[in-house]
Parts: sequence; structure tokens; C-alpha cells
Amino acid sequence: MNPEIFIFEKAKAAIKELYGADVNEKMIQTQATRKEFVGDITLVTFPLLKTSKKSPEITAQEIGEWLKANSVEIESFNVIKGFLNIKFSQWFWQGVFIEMETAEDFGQLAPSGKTIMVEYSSPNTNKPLHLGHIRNNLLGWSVSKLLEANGHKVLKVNLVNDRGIHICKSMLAWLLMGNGETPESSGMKGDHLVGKYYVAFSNELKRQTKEIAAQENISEDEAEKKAPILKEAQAMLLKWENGDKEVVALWEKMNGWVYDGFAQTYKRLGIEFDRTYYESQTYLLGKALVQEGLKNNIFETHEDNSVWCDLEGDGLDKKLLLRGDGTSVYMTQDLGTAHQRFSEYKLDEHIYVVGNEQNYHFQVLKLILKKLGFDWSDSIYHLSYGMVELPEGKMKSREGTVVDADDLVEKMYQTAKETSLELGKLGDMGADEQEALFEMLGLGALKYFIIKVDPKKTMLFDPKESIDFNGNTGPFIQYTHARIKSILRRAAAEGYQKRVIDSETVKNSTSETLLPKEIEIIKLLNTFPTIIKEAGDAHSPAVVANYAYELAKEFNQYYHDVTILKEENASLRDQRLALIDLIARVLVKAMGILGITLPERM
RNA sequence: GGCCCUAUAGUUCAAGGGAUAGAACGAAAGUUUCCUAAACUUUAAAUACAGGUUCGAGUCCUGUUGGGGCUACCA
Repeated sequence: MNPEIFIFEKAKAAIKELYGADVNEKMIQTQATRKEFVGDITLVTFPLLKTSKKSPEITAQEIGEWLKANSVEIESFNVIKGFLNIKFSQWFWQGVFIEMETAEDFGQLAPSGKTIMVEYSSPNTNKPLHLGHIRNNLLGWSVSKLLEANGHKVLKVNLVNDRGIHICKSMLAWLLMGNGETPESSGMKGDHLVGKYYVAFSNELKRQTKEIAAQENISEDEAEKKAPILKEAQAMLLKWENGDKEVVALWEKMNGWVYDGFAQTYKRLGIEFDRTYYESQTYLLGKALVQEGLKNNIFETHEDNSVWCDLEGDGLDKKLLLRGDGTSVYMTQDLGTAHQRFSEYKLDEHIYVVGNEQNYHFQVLKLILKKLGFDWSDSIYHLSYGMVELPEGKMKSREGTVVDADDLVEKMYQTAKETSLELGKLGDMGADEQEALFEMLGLGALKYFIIKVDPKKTMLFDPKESIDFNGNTGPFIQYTHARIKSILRRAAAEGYQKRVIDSETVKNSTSETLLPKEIEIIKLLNTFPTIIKEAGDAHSPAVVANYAYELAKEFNQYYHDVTILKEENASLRDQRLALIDLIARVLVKAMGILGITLPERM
């Protein structure tokens, strides 16, 4: 029984009888009672005053009396200003506890029948992944898990940007300076190797640009356009588009290296996709849609044959859809892929996990689709996340301050290892188990650090702070879980069994079977499904992260104050074991949504 | 210039229009006879500024200021 729903229904009946009015959802506002007052749930009466035509205090008092008289579940109530604090009886909470305890998969919501596609990651194949991609990947993954917990069917997809001038730059530099270097010969991870040549290209382009600018006394912008190496890269792109065999073969080879590298990174991050799309296969999509739009006079053709969509009436600019030479742009492709996906799958929602620098792009995308008459345009959701900044400011490749994804993960692993060994509590743990633990902790710290922040906010990544394993961190929660498991192991060894006292026994019992702190924890546990629901609706796993932390903290305080293993009253002891077991299960479920695994021991 | 996002303790983050704004790190002090001190307890410390809406505003609206982004025949 959900206390909020219970109070909602009861209050509705109370108002009907007391004031003869039907009220809507908005008028019955409940919240958890603040800790300094007696009560479990609080009804805010202000929205009801127009109906009751009485003062807040009197309204609260009247409703309180009615509720008390008409439900055995309510033990007492008190009124403070316009707030009606309601306290449930002990056996009510006992019932809530039993319900959660026996639930099949507590926190997993019923199937919704909805299918949601989540596109995330979407890397370029000219360089390795960096910190920004990590935020994208972790968000995409956890949002997918969150939606699954909400009972939706989720399709995780990746759209790899495998074509274009950027990959030609890497290819060209490799041809010019590579001496046939391969991942095998260099011992480098494929994506890093290709990235190395992308940097080499940039450096050479810069050198040529400066030279030309000095020689011809022109601006660097102009000089860059004249640089031979850039012209060569453009020529290479043209060859690629025309299917030149040699260029395509090189392109396939180097992209292959990159995919091997990405696969390793994804695996270590614990990230997967149900389907991968490649831009080389989708970049021509959308042209047909543009023709259709032209036919229906939604788009317009300019003198040079380029096609545009005029969005000035909607407060936006004009947007190019086809170049004068008939080739398409990014927007054209996105229109096409969206159309293709909604046709192929019956999608109830399509989420794009993409940085906030593309807010405008998605605004335009949705609007154009709408103009083309596709109602599903409204089902597109741009999960826009903020940039990740470093203490010294933005990451800049020019200044070499880009944090590489693989380096970062490795560093987190190393720190976890050092910290663990320093604390020296691994006992008889085998080498393999230790390795797995270090990996679990290092990644747990990283993932939690990133995901706990509201996606849309710019976040600061301080390497020093991220490797701190105390406080509001992943390892704190992992540690809490390991401790609970440790207690449960000890209890099992002693022959104790977890068992909840049944409601009937509680009703007839004169003594307390639940401590105030335990009721507090039960209340918190009971909000879990609501948290899942709200976080899912808001597309924000951060809410789940903060919830898990709160729960872990509650346990730590609880265990500090209460005896469990040494509790003499066997039924209380067994019930407490059941409670901490439930906490552990909820932690596993919550952290699983974040992609974080919890250790049995550490 | 136009459009969008953002502003909370020294720092990093919380707070569905509701009561005395909550944590963590850092600072100061304390706690180890149920598990495992990666813990627990206590203290000091914040809503950028000015208006407005409301019984009630960190939250909604307007303006000012600071920070970020977008405003390519790039992706």
C-alpha cells in the first residue's frame, strides 16, 4: 500500500463528505513530513481553503479528525499552521514492509507496452573517445536502464560518424607520414593510432597555413583554404564519395582499427548497443523527404538551386537542406534517419543523447518534421547534456587538455587499487577477485561522479575530487553494500534467518516491533518505485543516484545505532536482517540503473 | 545583434510553488566490546542583484549583471 495513494483516496472522500465537493489531483498535495514534526505524511491544506471556506488550521483539523475516525491505519494526527501531519500505525508500516519484501523485483515497474529508442555515443572515427563522450555514454546507458525499469522496451542505438573530411584527414596523414604503421606494429590501440594521425594532420595544416599567410601576407583563415594538405584531403573525400577503390580500402582498414579500439572502451565502460548505424550508409537518406517538402511548398529553392526551409515565422532562421550541387547536409540526413526509424520500428519515443551545443539543431529537426506532417515529431526528445569542464577551464585539444577516456578509466582503476591495498582489508581474496574489485570500484567512482549531476548542467570534473572515495561517491555505496552482505553472511553462519514479523502479530503486540529509524527507512524504501517513475519521466538518472546515496547513508546511521546480530529478541533480529537485506537489494537495483555493480565484499 | 541554457556554503552537488534551504569535500572537535573507520557524531558556513505574481518563491514572470552554448552550402 502506497501511503500517498492511500491518503489521496481518503482525503478525497473526506472533502466530499465534509465540504460536499469533488477535488482534483492538484488540490490534494502531500509530502513527507519533515523530521522535526511527528508524522509520516503531510497534507498541505492551502489548496483546499477555497473549497472548505475555513481557515487552514480548522480545515486541517476537520480533515484530520475525519481521517482518523474513518481509517484504522491512521494512528494520530497533528496540525501545524496549514499542515496536517498524519502518523500511520506501526502495523501499517509493517504491511508496507512485507509488501516490498515479498515483491518479485522491487523497483521494476509493470510493462508499459511502449518502445523507446535511445541514440547515444555517436562517435567520430578520427580520434579516440574523451571525457565528453564518457558523459554521453554513461548517460545514454543509464537512461536506457532507467526506462527499462519503468517497464518500457528500449532500443539502444549508436550512429557512428564514419565518413567525412575528418576521417580523410587522418587517412591522408597516415599515408604521408605513417610508414605503414598499424596497431599491431605500434602496440597502440587502433582509435589512438588513428587519432595520432589526425593530430599530425592538424599540425601540418597549421604549419602550412602559417607559411602561406606569411609568404602571401594574408589572414590565416584565407591561407588555410590554400594549404595543399587540406586540398588534398578534400580531394580524398571526393574520391571516397565516388567509390575510389584504394581510398575506400584504406578507409575500411583504418575505421576497422578504430572500431576495435572503441569496442574495448565500450566493453570496459560496460556499454552496449542493440544496433549500430553508420553514417556512410545513411548520409544519403532524407533527400526524398526534401523533394516531398518542395512539392508541398514547405521548402523553397534559391537561385543557385540550394533548398531551404524558412523557419523565420517560428522565431528561427532559414535552414539549408540541400546544397546547390544537390548534396545533402547533416540535417537532411537526420530527417531521413528519423523517418526511417519511425517507419521501421513502432516507436513511442525517440531519445537523442547529444550535447547541448546542438539544442538548436534538434529544435529545427523537430520543427521541420512537424511541417512535413509527421505527428511523431513530438515523440522526439533531445536529452541535452552540458559540457564537462576541467578545473582549468574547457577541454581544448589545441592546449592538450583533453582528458582521454581510456586514460581516465585506467587512472580510476589504479587509484582504486592503491586505495584498497592501502586499507589492506582484502584478506584472503584471490588475485582475480581483487582485480575485478578494483575495476568495479574505479568505474563505480567514475560513473557515479558523472551521473549524479543533473544532465543539463555544465559539470566540473576535478580529477582529484573524482578519485576521492569518501562521501557522496560510488565507492561509498559499494562499501555499504559489501558491509550489509558481510553482516548477512555472518548471520547465515550463525544460523539466523531473515524474516518479517507478520501484521497480525504486530496488531496484537503491545511492544514496538519497528523502531522510528526503521520506519524512516521503510518510508524511504517505499518511495523507490516513485523515484524510478519520476526519474524516468524526467529522463534523469541523477535522481536515482542521489536516492541510492541517501539510502546508503540511512543504513550506515541505522547500523551504528541498532543491534542486529547481537539482538536478543530473535524475531526483531530476524526482521532487521530482512530490512538490511531489502536495503541491499534496492541498492543493487538502483545502482544497476547507473551501470554500477556492487561487490559482495571489499 | 538574435536565440537557448545557467547562477545555492570556500568548493562540488541536492531541494515535484510549501514548514527552520539538505548533503559531501575542505576546516574545527569527538566516537572503534553486532559487520569492515572507505563509517558514525557535533560545530562554523549559501539562494548574484532589483522588482512582480502568490496565503506562501531557491523554484514561476520581468529587468540587470556574471558564466556557457548556438547563430556554417561543418558534422
